[in-house]
Parts: sequence; C-alpha cells; structure tokens
Amino acid sequence: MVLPETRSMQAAIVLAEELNFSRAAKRLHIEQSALSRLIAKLESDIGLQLFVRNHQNVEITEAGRRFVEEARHSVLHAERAVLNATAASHGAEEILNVGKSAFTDPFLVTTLQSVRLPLYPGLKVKLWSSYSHELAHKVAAGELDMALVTSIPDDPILSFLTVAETPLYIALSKEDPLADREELRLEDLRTCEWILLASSVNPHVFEMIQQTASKKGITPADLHYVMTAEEASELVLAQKGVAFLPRGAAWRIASEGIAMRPLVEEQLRLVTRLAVRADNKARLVKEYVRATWRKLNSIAPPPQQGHLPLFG
Amino acid sequence: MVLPETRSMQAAIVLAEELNFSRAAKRLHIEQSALSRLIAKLESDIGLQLFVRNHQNVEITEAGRRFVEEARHSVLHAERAVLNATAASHGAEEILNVGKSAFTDPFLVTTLQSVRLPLYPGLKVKLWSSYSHELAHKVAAGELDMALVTSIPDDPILSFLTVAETPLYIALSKEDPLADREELRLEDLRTCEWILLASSVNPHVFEMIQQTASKKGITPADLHYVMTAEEASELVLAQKGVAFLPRGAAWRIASEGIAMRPLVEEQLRLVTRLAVRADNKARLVKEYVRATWRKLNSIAPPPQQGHLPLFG
DNA sequence: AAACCGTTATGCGATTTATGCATAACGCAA
DNA sequence: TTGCGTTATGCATAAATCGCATAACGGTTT
Repeated sequence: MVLPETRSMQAAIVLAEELNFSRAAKRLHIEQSALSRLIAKLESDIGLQLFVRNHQNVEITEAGRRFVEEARHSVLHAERAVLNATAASHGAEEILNVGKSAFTDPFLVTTLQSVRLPLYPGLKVKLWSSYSHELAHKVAAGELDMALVTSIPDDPILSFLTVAETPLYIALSKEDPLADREELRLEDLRTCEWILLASSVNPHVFEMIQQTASKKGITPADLHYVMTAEEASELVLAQKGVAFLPRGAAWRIASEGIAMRPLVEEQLRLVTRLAVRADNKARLVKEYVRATWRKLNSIAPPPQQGHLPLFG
Repeated sequence: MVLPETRSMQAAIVLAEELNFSRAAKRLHIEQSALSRLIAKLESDIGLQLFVRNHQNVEITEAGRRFVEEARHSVLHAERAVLNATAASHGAEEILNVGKSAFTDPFLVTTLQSVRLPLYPGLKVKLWSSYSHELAHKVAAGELDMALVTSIPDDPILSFLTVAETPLYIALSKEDPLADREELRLEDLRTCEWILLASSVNPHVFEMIQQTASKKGITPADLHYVMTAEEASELVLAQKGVAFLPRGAAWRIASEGIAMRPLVEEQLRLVTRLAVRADNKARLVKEYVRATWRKLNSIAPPPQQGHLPLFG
C-alpha cells in the first residue's frame, strides 16, 4: 500500500474545509492547478474518489470524510514529531501537552506554565489552543495530557480539578445607561440586543444562557453570534448590543469605550476545570496536577473542592 | 514549519530500528544512497540531528527518539486514513478496530468477526495484530476500539470480558516417552530443555512460567527463547526440547511428528479477555461486546464471569 | 604495513516529478 | 450573448529524485 504524503493529506484536509479548489489553494500557498493535480494524484494513488467535483461545486464523499478524519491525526502527529524532537534537543526530557482555549484566563495559563516539578527538571509544557469541548475530547482520546476547560459536563473518562469559578461578564458601551450599575442581572438586559459567542465556541455555555433566559421569560431584542472576543468588541463599540463574555476575554477587550460588569446569575457561572485522564504518564501528570493545585492555593483562596478521584 | 513527509517518517522509523543505513534501505526497497540523502534532507528540513553516524555505526539522538515516537503515530494514521476510506467506499458505515495477537485462538477471532449488529448493518471489523501487552496499551490509548488479550493484568482504564480460559500446552516430539501421557505437569518436564516464547511476546506469561517453576524448585535442563510458534515447532521436531505454547498456536503447528499435551497447572492457565475502554463510540462498542458475549455463550458454556463494569 | 571488509557520503547523468502560467471546458446568471 | 467563477489540462521549465559508481573512512586481518 502506498501511503499518502503529509502534503497530500494537508491538501485534502483544507479542501474538505473549503470545498473550493481556488480558496483551498490560496490557503495552501499553491496554485489552483497544483492543488487540482495533487488531489487527483492522491485519489489515483489510493484508488478512491474523495471529492466529487464539477465546474460548479465540490462535494466530499463518505470515503473522503473518513480519509480526512484520520489524515488530521496523521498531520497532527507529524507536527508533534517535529515539536517534540525540537523540545528534546533543547533539553526537555518530559513533554506535557496542555490544552487551553482562546478564552481561558491568562492568569490560569501563566500559573500552569510556571509550575516546576523537582523530580522532572527537564519538563516542558506545550500549549495547544482549541475550543473547550474539543479539548475535553482530545484529553479523553489521549491526544492531550490535560486541558483547562470551561463549563464542560462530567465525563467518566476524565477527572477534573476545579481551578476557577467566575461569573459571566457583560461588555457594554460606556454610553449605555446600564454602565452606571456595579453589576447586572438578566432582567436588566431585557431590552438589549445580545451578542453571544456562537454555539460552536462552547455549546454548553451557549445552551445555558438560552435556557436560563427562556426560564425567566426573557427574550432579547435581537441576537448576534460571534466567534471571537474581538468581534464582540467591535459590535459593542458600534453600540450594536451587549456582549456576554468570560472573564479572560472581557479583560482582553476592555478599552476606552467599553465597560465591563459582572452578571450576577447563579445559573450562569463559568466553572473552569483542569481535565486529565489517567494513563501511562500517570505519575508525571498526577504530580503536575497536584503541584498546580498547591500553587493556585498559595496565590488565591482555594476554590470549593468536592471529592476528587485524582487525590483519592 | 515544514512538516515531514510520510515517506521520510517511514525512513526514520526503519532506520531507528535497524541503526544501519544499508539494512534499513533494503527494508525500504531503496538504495542506501537514497536513504542517506533522505535522512539528511529530513534533518535539514526540521533543523535537527536525529541520528549521529560515522563510518562505523549509527546512533539515534534523544531528539530522534522523540521524533520517531510521534512519527509512528503519524504513519499509523496515514495508513488508517486509506483503510477507513476504502472500507467506507465499500459501504462500511462504522469501523471497529480490533486487536489480536498471533497466538489468539482462531476460533475466538472468527467468532468475533462473525458478530452482526442489527442496528449497525454497515459495520466493518478490522483486525490489527500485535503482542498482547501492546494491544492493551493501544486500547488504553484509544488507538484500538477493543482487543483480545491474553494474560494481561487488570488496568483501571480498561474493562475486561473473559472469553476463554485454557491451559498451556506442551508441544513435544512423538518420540519422547512423555508423549504417552494424557496430560503433563511441570515436574514431568524437570529433565527437559524448555522452549519458551520470549519475554517480549508476553512478559506476563513469561514471568508466570519462571516463577511457578522456581517456586516448585524446578530448573529446566536448558532454556530456549523463540518469537513464533513456527520456530518452536522446528526446535521440537529436531528434539531440542519441549515447547510451552498457548492452545491456538499449538493447534497451528500440530503435525506428524509433534504431540500436544495439556499442562495441568492451576497457576499456569491462560485467560484470554476482550479488553475495551469506554469512549466516544461507547454505544457501538458496548453493543458489540454484548453481542460477542451472547454469541460465545450460545456456542460454548459461558466462562466464569465476575462483576463486569461493562454490564453495570 | 598492507590488504580487505563494511560502513556512510557524494558526484554525476538520466529520469521522473512538480510547478506556474495560460487557457480550455463547463455551468450559471444577468 | 456576455461575463463571471469554477475545475481541468497543455506546455515548457525547473526542481527533485534515483541508481550507479565510487570516494572517504574505521577497524580487522593478513
């Protein structure tokens, strides 16, 4: 069997995302013709049609979906091969792959990164950014050693250590009369247009907000969905509405024209937890989690902890 | 970052195993010079030395070890991308990756393969062969959905379903006077030379045999280690000793000149179990395990079962 | 010392492969 | 019909790859 080259797999992955040769080619920094031939050769090599295409549009076949699914893993590990080797050549003896999201509080991340273990002086912590639910999935699948996830429900495969519990923050224009208040409630926002992080960013938080609002019989004037805090920032500055954001993201976009107020709703508190899975590196991971826990406690008062299998 | 191509990674993997350019090149079906240049280019591309070599011998660097470790995963997934896509193009909707070892009883394997699930008519079972302890590791790491493993100790990450419990078998020449007996005990083999499957094949079985023998104060005349049942067969035929083999392997090499006798030792029974890990495909996997269990019970009397988390 | 063997690296010519550019071939909409 | 956007292809050029032969080196034997 002739195995596909990394480049071909990358091409198939991007094409599967774009479903358009020209755009995909642009992302891959090659010509459209080169991509066309690359995919054609890949398909001929493995003897399968991965994409059906005419002069109008491109679709992916079921075989193509399966191919891309595994190809992502292959490319990920190819990338990690280089990264791990580089880290090793710089003296790292152990490498811990830690996930975070773009909305994770920077304070938590720097704290995590600053943890040192006497038993593992050559420890290197590598950060991988993704959405919380994907992070949880990757930890469960063993692709990450641990991850800082927010508002992820319990999972029998994972053990959790609560590292922070914060309210949601409302970002609103300083011109807005609501900006005078110290804190806000959902009822106060009844007549506003709401700017929410899209469902794909964190399905659980998304649903929590919708459900809590509907339980209280609150329907916003309108809804806007964004993928990043920066998009939300632009909308708020343009006075298109008020944005619901986690603490870390809120701090990042805080500026002259934007006010930040905590949303005091018991139902809508964000719980950030360190998720891990017991596996072969168990000792290192366990010690790292324990050290992180101690460090966080030495800085801030400990968050409320239930019984943890990690320390059982 | 320029990612390494699949071919380069395959080359590095084989070279890491052989630590010899000429032999590695032969295995890769390319010239020694081509391999030399391939590795040189790979190292220059990623900017790291993976192997230190002179005109005398080749060593792998720490960076090289880390690289190869991940590269194996990358190549595995590249291979699986093709296999899964091929299966999908043949109508397979769900694919179950099942591990077995070369010594697994063929009856168990065919039974497993013949299981059909009404809810998953397009289910395809794919077999992967490896050593039991590696299979267990791969199941734990999520690389396999399940595996038939023999004499693997309990592991909190894995759930087990016992599918067979058999004695070890002794393969011996029919010329041997011991061949007259119906069954054998360790004491009977005190004066023989023993042929054992090497520790790398199944460390647990290997240690069990050694420990049981030493507890009983039995020291064989001599010890030979083999990797396959076929090697054992040759030695037995040449009357170099008696071989300890699992049932499936024993059947396979049974022939004119070789007699098979069960070894009746309570301590030395082989327990074959189906190992699974709860994960995202849990429903399919669970149903598959349940169906396998029913099928095995309908054919043979059920093996003794303890409480199983699988059916909790 | 000299000859020999096995190792990795390199020079070279031939071949194969990939690329960019231009454009064909096609479908759709105005 | 025209125009726009799509994927595929022809072509000439450039680049990479390969196999062969052999250099360069280290160790061992003669």
